[in-house]
Amino acid sequence: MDASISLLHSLNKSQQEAVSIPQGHCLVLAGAGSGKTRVLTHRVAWLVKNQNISPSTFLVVTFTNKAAGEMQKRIESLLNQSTKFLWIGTFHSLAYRFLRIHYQEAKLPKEFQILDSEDQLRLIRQTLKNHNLVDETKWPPRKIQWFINHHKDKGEYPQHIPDDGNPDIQKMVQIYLEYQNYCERNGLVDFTELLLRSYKLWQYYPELLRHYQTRFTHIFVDEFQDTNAIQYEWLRLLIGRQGTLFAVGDDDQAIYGWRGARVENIQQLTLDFPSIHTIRLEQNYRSTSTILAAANAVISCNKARLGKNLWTEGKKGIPIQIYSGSNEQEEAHFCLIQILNWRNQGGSYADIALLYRTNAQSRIFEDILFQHKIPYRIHGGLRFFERAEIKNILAYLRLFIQRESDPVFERIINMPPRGIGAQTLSQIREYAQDQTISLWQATTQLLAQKAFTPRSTQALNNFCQFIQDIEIVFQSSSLPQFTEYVLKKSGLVTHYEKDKSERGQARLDNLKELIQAIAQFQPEDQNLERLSAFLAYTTLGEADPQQAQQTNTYVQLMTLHAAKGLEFPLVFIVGMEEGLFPSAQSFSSSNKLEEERRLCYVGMTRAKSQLYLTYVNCRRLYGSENYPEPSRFITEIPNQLTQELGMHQIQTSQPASSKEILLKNIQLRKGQRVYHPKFGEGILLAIIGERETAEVEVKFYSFGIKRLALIYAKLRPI
DNA sequence: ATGGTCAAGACGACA
DNA sequence: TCTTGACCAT
Repeated sequence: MDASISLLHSLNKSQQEAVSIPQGHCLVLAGAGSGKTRVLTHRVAWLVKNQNISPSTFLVVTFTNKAAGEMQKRIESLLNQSTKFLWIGTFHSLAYRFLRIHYQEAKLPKEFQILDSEDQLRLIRQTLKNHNLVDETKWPPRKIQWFINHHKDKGEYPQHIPDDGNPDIQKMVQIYLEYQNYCERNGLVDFTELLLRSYKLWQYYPELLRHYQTRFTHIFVDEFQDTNAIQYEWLRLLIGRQGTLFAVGDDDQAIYGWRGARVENIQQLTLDFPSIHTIRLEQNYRSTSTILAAANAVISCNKARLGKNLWTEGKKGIPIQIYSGSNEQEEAHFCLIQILNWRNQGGSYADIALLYRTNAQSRIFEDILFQHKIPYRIHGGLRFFERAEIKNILAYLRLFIQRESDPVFERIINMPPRGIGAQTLSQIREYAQDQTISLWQATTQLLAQKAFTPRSTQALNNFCQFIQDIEIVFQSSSLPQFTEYVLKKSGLVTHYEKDKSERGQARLDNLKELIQAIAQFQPEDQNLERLSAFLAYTTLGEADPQQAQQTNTYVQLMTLHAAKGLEFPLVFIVGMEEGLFPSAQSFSSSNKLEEERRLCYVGMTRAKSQLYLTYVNCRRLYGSENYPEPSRFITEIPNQLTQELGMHQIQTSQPASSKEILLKNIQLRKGQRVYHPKFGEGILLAIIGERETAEVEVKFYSFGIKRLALIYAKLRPI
């Protein structure tokens, strides 16, 4: 009993209520920073310690791998015991786990392979080609990919899509069908299919479902607002009559609508489980009252909300700092200065997060932090296991355990180049198609028929021999040793060594790191089991070696999406510009725009004590210059909560160029005080270009006006 | 069959 | 600006 008291005593009233609620369904509507994860982990611990419930009846679902890891750690320390037996993970990794156990019922080969979105796109391109739909403007593969995933998210296979007579849709359905058939034939499962399959598994095998319903009687779901239709149904099936659900979520933090997530699932819960208890957590423990007020002001511009009133007893803190630079160099430089300041005042680099809307924005910050030797860590972007060199070596390993995998075969048959060209390859493809066999089988059969030119025969023989021969090495060595062997003997190392550039070196380093990652990967009983589990983990994005590294002393760079669930004393949100954030694609509908706003809310509420919002007047995009307006989200923050960084800030930052112009015989310089008949007094920030009319396009900062204006001429110096 | 050059297209976030 | 795929010369 002591234990349970200590579990509760650090919690506030509503938190205690949620943690110690009698058994039954429970929905915790928790605002940002209100201790959502705390409540969930304490609930788990409370059930074990106070109710003597075995953790083996728990299933904990999180939304990202990062969150799963974090959660596991926290539960472990609360329970003071290892939680290896606890089923915890993302929807995708749990689905994978079920499919792996019941691969036969799911009608999958034992060694089915997970397609990441790049693989998927590649496959769709291929399918389009087979249909002679080569015109990528009419048939953008991305659009097809979205079409397929969108339907799968709703649980729809091609045959479920109603035919409304639209020929374009018909065509897409056809492509979808062919893509799906190809996946079926080759044991390929894309991300959405993981969920759909495991859902169908339970639908078709009620006894299997009953088994798991009896086993998992306590289901916990984090970030419930981000569940999609399939995930919701999946949960509903699993919970059944006996199970209890403990869900936490916040409709204001729903940011995965583009992936099919449905906030409505939160309300749906109260309909499907009428006995559910709803508990609200509205006290924020994270941010200063200023930050919280600003975030509340922004989010209150959204119409579609359940509504909640987040409050804090926290200190007022300092105003939100708003900075504008003339270009992204200045923006990055500004952040650098603030980071150094923080450090000089005794802060740690690990306190700092730099958040952006798109991964492409990270580069310049990476550059400048690197130049100034500031330790930083980038999350996301091109993830480790998505790099070409890593995928290549993994493809060898995959082909080794699953000869039948055609995409993998195609990937490495001539990588590194070994004299097998398009001719030979299409010969193999054709034969495989005719005989409805895999490329690997086709190759061996054609080799037996001596169907190739001498040169190809030689190369193919070597290749096939190699894949077969490594079996012996596999038997007699550890997994890392084996990988290293394959790496060398496949010629990949030699191939990358030829690239003397920095990039070649980086690739070799990555490959070394992969060996490390394999070595550190949780050993399981059988070597083959372990290898195949490892390959799955690489695709599911868990166990990223570069992210696993200590993050203690690093400035964290990540997208706003990746920042969900994290908190930092000092947060920068950069690129606060119309078209970038909110993104241009979101202008088309208020739903999308509201999702952007929620994303902004998520970003702002990551900050504990200081928040910087920055934007620029000129941004390079696709290599050409754009002149965006400041983000509407900035203007949605009440003036009294913000502080616009003064002129001296702008002037002390590095000027991009010291261009001067001559306008009707008047000399204008950057940084000069100028007068505009409409906007009044200001400072000239950037000279953008001259127009034929002798008018000059400039940016200037005018006092008293909150935002910068793009002015055409009519400026005069003061 | 290979490796190099060139033009077109990408940049929306994640599993 | 950077990456990718098509095409061309070797």
